[in-house]
Amino acid sequence: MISTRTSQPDVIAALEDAGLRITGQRRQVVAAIERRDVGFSAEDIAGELEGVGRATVYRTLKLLVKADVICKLVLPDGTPMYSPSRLEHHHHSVCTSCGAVEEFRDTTVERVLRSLTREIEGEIVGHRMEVFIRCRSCLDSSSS
Amino acid sequence: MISTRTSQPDVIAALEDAGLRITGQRRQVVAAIERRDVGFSAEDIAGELEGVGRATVYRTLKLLVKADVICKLVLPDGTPMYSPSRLEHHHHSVCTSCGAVEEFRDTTVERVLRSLTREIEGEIVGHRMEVFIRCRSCLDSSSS
DNA sequence: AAGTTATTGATAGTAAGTATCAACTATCAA
DNA sequence: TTGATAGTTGATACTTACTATCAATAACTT
Repeated sequence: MISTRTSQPDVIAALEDAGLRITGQRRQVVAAIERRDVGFSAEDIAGELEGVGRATVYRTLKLLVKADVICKLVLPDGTPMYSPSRLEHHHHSVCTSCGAVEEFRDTTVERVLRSLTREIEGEIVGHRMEVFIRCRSCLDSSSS
Repeated sequence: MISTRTSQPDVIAALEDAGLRITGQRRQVVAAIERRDVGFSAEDIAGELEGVGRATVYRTLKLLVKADVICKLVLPDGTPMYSPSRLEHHHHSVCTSCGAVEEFRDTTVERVLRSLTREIEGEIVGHRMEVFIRCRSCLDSSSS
Protein backbone atom coordinates (compact mmCIF):
# COMPACT_ATOMS: atom_id res chain seq x y z
CA MET A 1 0.00 0.00 0.00
CA ILE A 2 2.72 2.31 1.09
CA SER A 3 5.54 2.82 -1.36
CA THR A 4 8.84 1.94 0.22
CA ARG A 5 11.14 4.73 -0.80
CA THR A 6 13.75 3.79 1.73
CA SER A 7 15.06 0.48 0.48
CA GLN A 8 18.75 0.43 1.18
CA PRO A 9 20.15 0.48 -2.37
CA ASP A 10 17.89 3.42 -3.24
CA VAL A 11 19.08 5.41 -0.27
CA ILE A 12 22.70 4.71 -1.06
CA ALA A 13 22.09 5.70 -4.66
CA ALA A 14 20.41 8.89 -3.51
CA LEU A 15 23.41 9.78 -1.39
CA GLU A 16 25.71 9.05 -4.29
CA ASP A 17 23.62 11.23 -6.55
CA ALA A 18 24.01 14.01 -4.03
CA GLY A 19 27.75 13.79 -4.56
CA LEU A 20 28.36 12.20 -1.19
CA ARG A 21 30.73 9.38 -0.48
CA ILE A 22 29.43 5.98 0.42
CA THR A 23 31.24 4.98 3.55
CA GLY A 24 30.89 1.95 5.77
CA GLN A 25 29.52 4.14 8.53
CA ARG A 26 26.82 5.60 6.34
CA ARG A 27 25.83 2.15 5.19
CA GLN A 28 25.55 1.06 8.81
CA VAL A 29 23.36 3.99 9.77
CA VAL A 30 21.09 3.44 6.79
CA ALA A 31 20.87 -0.28 7.59
CA ALA A 32 20.01 0.48 11.23
CA ILE A 33 17.21 2.76 10.13
CA GLU A 34 15.91 0.13 7.72
CA ARG A 35 15.46 -2.20 10.66
CA ARG A 36 13.11 0.23 12.36
CA ASP A 37 9.73 1.41 11.35
CA VAL A 38 8.59 3.39 14.37
CA GLY A 39 10.14 6.52 15.78
CA PHE A 40 13.69 6.40 17.04
CA SER A 41 16.17 8.77 18.57
CA ALA A 42 19.67 9.57 17.39
CA GLU A 43 21.00 7.99 20.56
CA ASP A 44 19.11 4.78 19.77
CA ILE A 45 21.12 4.49 16.57
CA ALA A 46 24.36 5.61 18.16
CA GLY A 47 23.90 3.07 20.95
CA GLU A 48 23.16 0.30 18.50
CA LEU A 49 26.12 1.03 16.25
CA GLU A 50 29.03 0.76 18.65
CA GLY A 51 31.51 0.98 15.82
CA VAL A 52 30.24 4.31 14.52
CA GLY A 53 31.05 7.53 16.31
CA ARG A 54 28.24 9.58 17.78
CA ALA A 55 29.16 12.62 15.73
CA THR A 56 28.97 10.56 12.56
CA VAL A 57 25.55 9.22 13.50
CA TYR A 58 24.25 12.75 14.02
CA ARG A 59 25.88 13.95 10.82
CA THR A 60 24.42 11.09 8.82
CA LEU A 61 20.94 11.55 10.25
CA LYS A 62 21.07 15.18 9.25
CA LEU A 63 22.08 14.16 5.75
CA LEU A 64 19.23 11.68 5.57
CA VAL A 65 16.74 14.28 6.76
CA LYS A 66 17.92 16.58 4.01
CA ALA A 67 17.60 13.74 1.51
CA ASP A 68 14.02 13.09 2.69
CA VAL A 69 14.88 9.57 3.73
CA ILE A 70 13.83 10.22 7.30
CA CYS A 71 11.87 12.94 9.05
CA LYS A 72 12.68 14.66 12.26
CA LEU A 73 9.79 15.64 14.40
CA VAL A 74 9.27 17.03 17.85
CA LEU A 75 6.94 15.64 20.49
CA PRO A 76 4.76 18.01 22.49
CA ASP A 77 7.26 17.83 25.36
CA GLY A 78 10.09 18.87 23.05
CA THR A 79 11.75 15.49 22.60
CA PRO A 80 13.08 15.19 19.07
CA MET A 81 12.45 11.98 17.24
CA TYR A 82 13.22 10.56 13.83
CA SER A 83 11.06 8.36 11.69
CA PRO A 84 11.57 6.75 8.31
CA SER A 85 9.87 8.63 5.54
CA ARG A 86 7.84 6.58 3.11
CA LEU A 87 5.37 9.01 1.62
CA GLU A 88 6.44 11.77 -0.72
CA HIS A 89 4.95 14.68 1.16
CA HIS A 90 3.14 14.03 4.34
CA HIS A 91 2.38 14.90 7.92
CA HIS A 92 2.65 12.88 11.09
CA SER A 93 0.44 11.50 13.72
CA VAL A 94 2.33 10.62 16.85
CA CYS A 95 0.99 8.56 19.73
CA THR A 96 1.85 10.42 22.90
CA SER A 97 1.75 7.20 24.92
CA CYS A 98 3.86 4.80 22.91
CA GLY A 99 5.53 7.07 20.38
CA ALA A 100 4.26 5.22 17.34
CA VAL A 101 4.46 7.45 14.29
CA GLU A 102 2.20 7.20 11.30
CA GLU A 103 2.45 9.26 8.19
CA PHE A 104 -0.55 10.61 6.42
CA ARG A 105 -1.20 12.57 3.32
CA ASP A 106 -4.14 14.82 3.29
CA THR A 107 -4.90 17.09 0.44
CA THR A 108 -7.08 19.19 2.70
CA VAL A 109 -3.95 20.25 4.56
CA GLU A 110 -2.56 21.64 1.35
CA ARG A 111 -5.89 23.24 0.61
CA VAL A 112 -5.69 25.02 3.96
CA LEU A 113 -2.30 26.33 3.01
CA ARG A 114 -3.60 27.72 -0.23
CA SER A 115 -6.36 29.47 1.64
CA LEU A 116 -3.78 30.84 4.07
CA THR A 117 -1.96 32.46 1.20
CA ARG A 118 -4.72 35.02 1.26
CA GLU A 119 -4.50 35.50 4.99
CA ILE A 120 -0.77 35.53 5.55
CA GLU A 121 1.41 38.38 4.40
CA GLY A 122 4.62 37.10 2.92
CA GLU A 123 5.72 34.05 1.03
CA ILE A 124 5.02 30.63 2.47
CA VAL A 125 8.24 28.63 2.36
CA GLY A 126 7.25 25.60 4.39
CA HIS A 127 4.91 24.20 6.95
CA ARG A 128 4.64 21.57 9.59
CA MET A 129 1.62 19.80 10.87
CA GLU A 130 1.62 17.19 13.55
CA VAL A 131 -1.34 15.49 15.08
CA PHE A 132 -0.92 13.99 18.52
CA ILE A 133 -3.01 10.95 19.28
CA ARG A 134 -3.57 8.08 21.62
CA CYS A 135 -3.32 5.18 19.27
CA ARG A 136 -5.74 2.32 19.09
CA SER A 137 -3.60 -0.13 21.02
CA CYS A 138 -2.78 2.34 23.78
CA LEU A 139 -6.47 3.17 24.14
CA ASP A 140 -7.34 -0.52 24.26
CA SER A 141 -4.76 -1.39 26.86
CA SER A 142 -5.63 1.52 29.15
CA SER A 143 -9.39 0.94 29.12
CA SER A 144 -8.96 -2.44 30.78
CA MET B 1 -8.49 43.96 16.20
CA ILE B 2 -6.70 41.38 18.24
CA SER B 3 -7.92 40.83 21.77
CA THR B 4 -5.13 41.44 24.21
CA ARG B 5 -5.43 38.63 26.67
CA THR B 6 -2.02 39.22 28.13
CA SER B 7 -2.38 42.53 29.93
CA GLN B 8 -0.31 42.32 33.05
CA PRO B 9 -3.03 42.43 35.71
CA ASP B 10 -4.96 39.72 33.87
CA VAL B 11 -1.96 37.46 33.74
CA ILE B 12 -1.23 37.99 37.41
CA ALA B 13 -4.85 37.29 38.22
CA ALA B 14 -4.72 34.14 36.13
CA LEU B 15 -1.70 32.93 38.04
CA GLU B 16 -3.43 33.71 41.32
CA ASP B 17 -6.49 31.82 40.20
CA ALA B 18 -4.28 28.85 39.51
CA GLY B 19 -3.29 28.90 43.16
CA LEU B 20 0.18 30.20 42.48
CA ARG B 21 1.99 32.83 44.50
CA ILE B 22 2.61 36.22 43.03
CA THR B 23 6.27 36.89 43.51
CA GLY B 24 8.41 39.79 42.41
CA GLN B 25 10.24 37.50 40.03
CA ARG B 26 7.07 36.35 38.34
CA ARG B 27 5.93 39.93 37.96
CA GLN B 28 9.24 40.79 36.36
CA VAL B 29 9.06 37.94 33.87
CA VAL B 30 5.49 38.83 32.94
CA ALA B 31 6.46 42.48 32.53
CA ALA B 32 9.42 41.55 30.35
CA ILE B 33 7.15 39.51 28.11
CA GLU B 34 4.66 42.37 27.90
CA ARG B 35 7.38 44.52 26.44
CA ARG B 36 7.85 42.15 23.54
CA ASP B 37 5.54 41.24 20.77
CA VAL B 38 7.71 39.16 18.51
CA GLY B 39 9.34 35.86 19.27
CA PHE B 40 11.88 35.66 22.07
CA SER B 41 14.02 33.03 23.70
CA ALA B 42 14.20 32.12 27.35
CA GLU B 43 17.75 33.41 27.40
CA ASP B 44 16.56 36.77 26.07
CA ILE B 45 14.42 37.13 29.15
CA ALA B 46 17.03 35.74 31.51
CA GLY B 47 19.62 38.10 30.10
CA GLU B 48 17.33 41.07 30.44
CA LEU B 49 16.34 40.31 34.01
CA GLU B 50 19.66 40.23 35.78
CA GLY B 51 17.99 40.05 39.15
CA VAL B 52 16.03 36.91 38.38
CA GLY B 53 17.69 33.52 38.35
CA ARG B 54 17.79 31.57 35.12
CA ALA B 55 16.03 28.63 36.69
CA THR B 56 13.20 30.88 37.76
CA VAL B 57 12.87 32.35 34.30
CA TYR B 58 12.56 28.88 32.80
CA ARG B 59 10.13 27.80 35.50
CA THR B 60 7.98 30.86 35.00
CA LEU B 61 7.93 30.53 31.23
CA LYS B 62 6.75 26.97 31.62
CA LEU B 63 4.00 28.16 33.91
CA LEU B 64 2.96 30.81 31.43
CA VAL B 65 2.87 28.32 28.60
CA LYS B 66 0.60 26.13 30.67
CA ALA B 67 -1.58 29.15 31.42
CA ASP B 68 -1.78 29.93 27.68
CA VAL B 69 -0.20 33.32 28.18
CA ILE B 70 2.63 32.50 25.82
CA CYS B 71 3.25 29.78 23.26
CA LYS B 72 6.36 27.79 22.70
CA LEU B 73 7.16 26.89 19.16
CA VAL B 74 10.03 25.33 17.32
CA LEU B 75 11.71 26.73 14.24
CA PRO B 76 12.57 24.41 11.35
CA ASP B 77 16.15 24.25 12.57
CA GLY B 78 15.01 23.12 16.01
CA THR B 79 15.49 26.40 17.86
CA PRO B 80 12.76 26.82 20.44
CA MET B 81 11.10 30.18 20.67
CA TYR B 82 8.39 31.76 22.74
CA SER B 83 5.78 34.22 21.63
CA PRO B 84 2.98 36.01 23.45
CA SER B 85 -0.37 34.41 22.88
CA ARG B 86 -3.19 36.74 21.99
CA LEU B 87 -5.68 34.55 20.19
CA GLU B 88 -7.66 31.88 21.97
CA HIS B 89 -6.73 28.94 19.78
CA HIS B 90 -4.42 29.56 16.92
CA HIS B 91 -1.48 28.53 14.83
CA HIS B 92 1.69 30.33 13.94
CA SER B 93 3.40 31.74 10.95
CA VAL B 94 7.07 32.30 11.54
CA CYS B 95 9.38 34.25 9.30
CA THR B 96 12.48 32.17 8.78
CA SER B 97 14.56 35.28 8.06
CA CYS B 98 13.73 37.62 10.91
CA GLY B 99 11.85 35.38 13.33
CA ALA B 100 8.70 37.49 13.38
CA VAL B 101 5.79 35.43 14.62
CA GLU B 102 2.20 36.01 13.69
CA GLU B 103 -0.75 34.13 15.01
CA PHE B 104 -3.63 33.11 12.85
CA ARG B 105 -6.88 31.37 13.35
CA ASP B 106 -8.20 29.33 10.55
CA THR B 107 -11.29 27.26 10.86
CA THR B 108 -10.20 25.21 7.89
CA VAL B 109 -7.38 23.83 10.02
CA GLU B 110 -9.91 22.53 12.49
CA ARG B 111 -11.99 21.21 9.60
CA VAL B 112 -8.97 19.28 8.40
CA LEU B 113 -8.64 17.75 11.84
CA ARG B 114 -12.22 16.62 11.81
CA SER B 115 -11.71 15.01 8.44
CA LEU B 116 -8.60 13.32 9.80
CA THR B 117 -10.67 11.69 12.51
CA ARG B 118 -11.84 9.36 9.80
CA GLU B 119 -8.37 8.70 8.52
CA ILE B 120 -6.42 8.32 11.73
CA GLU B 121 -6.87 5.38 14.01
CA GLY B 122 -6.94 6.46 17.62
CA GLU B 123 -8.03 9.51 19.53
CA ILE B 124 -6.70 12.90 18.54
CA VAL B 125 -5.41 14.63 21.67
CA GLY B 126 -3.70 17.64 20.14
CA HIS B 127 -2.13 19.10 17.07
CA ARG B 128 0.41 21.61 15.95
CA MET B 129 0.56 23.54 12.75
CA GLU B 130 3.24 26.00 11.86
CA VAL B 131 3.66 27.83 8.60
CA PHE B 132 7.10 29.09 7.74
CA ILE B 133 7.26 32.22 5.68
CA ARG B 134 9.44 35.01 4.39
CA CYS B 135 7.62 38.00 5.67
CA ARG B 136 6.76 41.07 3.65
CA SER B 137 9.55 43.23 5.02
CA CYS B 138 12.21 40.53 4.60
CA LEU B 139 11.06 39.98 1.01
CA ASP B 140 11.15 43.70 0.35
CA SER B 141 14.60 44.24 1.79
CA SER B 142 16.15 41.26 -0.03
CA SER B 143 14.76 42.13 -3.46
CA SER B 144 16.70 45.36 -3.49
C1' DA C 1 3.39 38.39 64.02
C1' DA C 2 4.08 33.51 63.33
C1' DG C 3 3.71 29.46 60.87
C1' DT C 4 3.43 26.86 56.84
C1' DT C 5 4.55 25.94 52.43
C1' DA C 6 5.52 27.53 47.86
C1' DT C 7 9.32 29.68 45.60
C1' DT C 8 13.95 30.96 44.63
C1' DG C 9 18.81 30.69 43.07
C1' DA C 10 23.38 28.67 42.87
C1' DT C 11 25.11 24.79 41.25
C1' DA C 12 25.57 20.67 38.96
C1' DG C 13 23.69 17.65 35.63
C1' DT C 14 21.18 16.07 31.28
C1' DA C 15 19.78 15.73 26.36
C1' DA C 16 20.69 16.66 21.95
C1' DG C 17 23.47 18.07 19.41
C1' DT C 18 27.79 20.98 17.04
C1' DA C 19 32.77 22.58 16.33
C1' DT C 20 37.47 21.27 15.93
C1' DC C 21 41.03 19.07 13.74
C1' DA C 22 44.31 15.51 12.98
C1' DA C 23 43.97 10.98 11.04
C1' DC C 24 41.75 8.32 7.62
C1' DT C 25 39.70 6.69 3.23
C1' DA C 26 36.58 6.92 -1.01
C1' DT C 27 37.00 8.19 -5.40
C1' DC C 28 39.30 9.75 -9.50
C1' DA C 29 42.98 10.24 -12.80
C1' DA C 30 47.09 8.61 -14.53
C1' DT D 1 47.44 0.05 -9.18
C1' DT D 2 48.79 3.72 -7.26
C1' DG D 3 48.87 8.33 -5.80
C1' DA D 4 46.75 12.58 -5.04
C1' DT D 5 42.98 15.07 -3.25
C1' DA D 6 39.30 16.22 -0.97
C1' DG D 7 35.39 14.41 1.64
C1' DT D 8 34.73 11.82 6.09
C1' DT D 9 35.56 10.22 10.64
C1' DG D 10 35.94 10.12 15.75
C1' DA D 11 37.59 11.79 20.20
C1' DT D 12 36.96 15.57 22.67
C1' DA D 13 35.34 19.73 24.20
C1' DC D 14 31.77 22.89 23.85
C1' DT D 15 26.91 24.75 23.29
C1' DT D 16 22.03 25.32 23.98
C1' DA D 17 18.11 24.65 26.43
C1' DC D 18 16.78 23.13 29.96
C1' DT D 19 15.93 20.23 34.72
C1' DA D 20 17.10 18.42 39.56
C1' DT D 21 18.70 19.47 44.11
C1' DC D 22 18.22 21.66 48.27
C1' DA D 23 19.08 25.11 51.70
C1' DA D 24 17.52 29.77 52.22
C1' DT D 25 13.81 32.91 51.55
C1' DA D 26 9.41 35.03 50.96
C1' DA D 27 4.11 34.72 50.24
C1' DC D 28 -0.11 33.80 51.83
C1' DT D 29 -2.95 32.31 56.04
C1' DT D 30 -4.59 32.70 60.75
